[in-house]
Amino acid sequence: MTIKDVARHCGVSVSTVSRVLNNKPDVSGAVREKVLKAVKELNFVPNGSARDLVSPISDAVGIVFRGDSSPFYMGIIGAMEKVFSEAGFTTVVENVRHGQDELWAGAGLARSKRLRGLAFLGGRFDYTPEDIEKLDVPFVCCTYTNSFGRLSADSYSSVTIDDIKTGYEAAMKLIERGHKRIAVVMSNVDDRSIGELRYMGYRKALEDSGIALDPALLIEAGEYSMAAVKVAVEKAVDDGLDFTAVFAVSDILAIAVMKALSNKDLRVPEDCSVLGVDGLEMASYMVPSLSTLAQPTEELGEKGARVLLDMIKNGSPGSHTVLSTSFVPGGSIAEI
Amino acid sequence: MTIKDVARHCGVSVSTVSRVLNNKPDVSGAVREKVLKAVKELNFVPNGSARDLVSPISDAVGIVFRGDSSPFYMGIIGAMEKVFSEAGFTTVVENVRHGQDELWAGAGLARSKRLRGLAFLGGRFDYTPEDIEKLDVPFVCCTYTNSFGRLSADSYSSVTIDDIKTGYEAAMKLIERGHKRIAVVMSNVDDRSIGELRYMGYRKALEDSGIALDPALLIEAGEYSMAAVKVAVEKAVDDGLDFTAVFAVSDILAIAVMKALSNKDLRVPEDCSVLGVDGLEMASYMVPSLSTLAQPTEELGEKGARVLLDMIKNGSPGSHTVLSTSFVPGGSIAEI
DNA sequence: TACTTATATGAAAACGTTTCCGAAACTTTG
DNA sequence: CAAAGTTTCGGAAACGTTTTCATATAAGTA
Repeated sequence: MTIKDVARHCGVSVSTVSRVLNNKPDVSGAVREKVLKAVKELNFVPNGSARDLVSPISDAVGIVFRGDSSPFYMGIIGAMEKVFSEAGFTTVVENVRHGQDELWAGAGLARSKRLRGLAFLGGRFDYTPEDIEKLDVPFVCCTYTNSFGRLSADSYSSVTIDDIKTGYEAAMKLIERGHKRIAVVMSNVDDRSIGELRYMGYRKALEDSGIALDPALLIEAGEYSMAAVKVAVEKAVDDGLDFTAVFAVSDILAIAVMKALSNKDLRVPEDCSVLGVDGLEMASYMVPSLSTLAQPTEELGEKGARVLLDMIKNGSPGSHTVLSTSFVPGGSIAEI
Repeated sequence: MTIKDVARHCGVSVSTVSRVLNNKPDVSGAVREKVLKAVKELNFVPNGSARDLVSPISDAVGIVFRGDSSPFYMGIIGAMEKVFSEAGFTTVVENVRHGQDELWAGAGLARSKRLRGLAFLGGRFDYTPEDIEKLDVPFVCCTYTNSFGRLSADSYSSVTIDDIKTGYEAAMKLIERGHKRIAVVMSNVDDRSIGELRYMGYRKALEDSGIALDPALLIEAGEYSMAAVKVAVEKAVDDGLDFTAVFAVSDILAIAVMKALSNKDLRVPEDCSVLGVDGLEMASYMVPSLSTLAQPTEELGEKGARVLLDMIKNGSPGSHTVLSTSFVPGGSIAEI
């Protein structure tokens, strides 16, 4: 079952078998065919570990993401894998569970599998450029807005959307339609999350529009789940919270919001408008269809992968790209 | 940065370093601490390839699934990973693209990574027990109804639901509520798919209830996607197809059906009932909530993983388990 | 004290590949 | 026909670990 068995079976050396296995030159046609036949017969598959061990560099890049595998992450991962595989790289995807240290996990992965590069997906990222430098491997961060405010570091790359701007635009879309009391739904605001940044944008939009901020309109579910959001929104309605629109920081949460409103006999959009962020396929299948600020998922993944490849292959310095969301109007928002 | 560097750095042999790295006995407390400190300092991570190469057996099992990463698959994979990791195994997940040979991919994976076992997830599986035997590795097939009708093979295991029975029960739920003209929605019926089996069950239910089968009520979208289903259902309505209920072979498709009906100004459930299969979390957030035959996702994954572990650790012969779906009533179906 | 037993450590083999280097066996050239 | 070049192949080192075995030291026993 090893390369030696193949070699013995057809009376050649292991070097020769290795050569034909890797399509190297310097082997005659006759021998090549003989070996190939033996490989088929013996049902031989090379041991990947041994292969990786000896070849100085691997052709693998890693993608690590935190939390559950949301459709949004999957979209990005799919786009990245496509680019990587076209460039002849294999991809290893690692899901780091909540509570684990994702950079540490990534470091372990990179070291133990000798990765050529690492991409990180996730909402929150608390490391400094120095931390990333310690990884000593090309690094790109996607779907993340730098929370330590040093986007200029060229030791790593980032491809992101501007979450503050997204929050601003979301609020503006609703304000433009006459809404003044706009609830904001998220898991938590106090954990340096994306939600916090989008809330910042929301507040700026209110300020620019001369609308007073009402902190009571911030609905925190406590955790990032549809169930928690549904409960929180239902409670808000029960408590008599007065609002004409809801801005949910993601489509998944927006869908839960719509359900909660429906449960409370509030019609969307007649009684309350709902706006999400992400642009999931599922959003357009809601009744009414969910209005959303679509993230450029494909573009995030593709650009992220290309930037990483550029660092790997050409040793380019890190670059920082900010992409834009696009408004996808649906039936879930109305003028007031 | 290798184990040798660590050894040299603290003046001990590689064997000693290896021992502390693997929590082996026979090393004094002082040396252990010294090595541990050096490992931290040098930021050393063992080379996984070398490790895998030398240790006779790995502790990894593989999960291969076909198609996109649906929430349903993710649920099963999550449940499996939990069981495997509790048993001290690591999991490698492989997604085989449409058109690839999944058994071949699995074989390659198993061989090259020296997997201890293999789990397959997916709707259709065209291999014979003999094919599986050739893999020469413990094998379990989940979410799959054996299409070659030889469930008794003990060279591999399966944990599945009875798709024919599921189709039967789905139809019965609707028939019980007075429906006689029930449309069936799926991608294709003619590819030995799960859909075909559920359609068989549907026909049996009609027969048992003395309702004539109308082949026109079978709506094939051509491909498994929400977009295709929406188009197909809208076309069916436009063509004047007469039905009072729809049985969609999955929740995702059912959601697309609901959207299509809404686009055609048909109310759910007043004008048309809709029933899905899977029991996705998302289903309960639809408005109205989608009635569904929930698959025992957790159970499928857990049972599948346990059966595989049993084969790996105890050399048990294959076993074949058939689990049941449970009806989750929602607002999408009504009496007629 | 002298002998056995426990404990801690190092040297070296092994895992299955790839690749460098050199040696045949041919082929071309002058 | 000899020298030089080509092609094809095998030997052996190397990759970074784990593990077995032997050995040196420490501890226990009579």
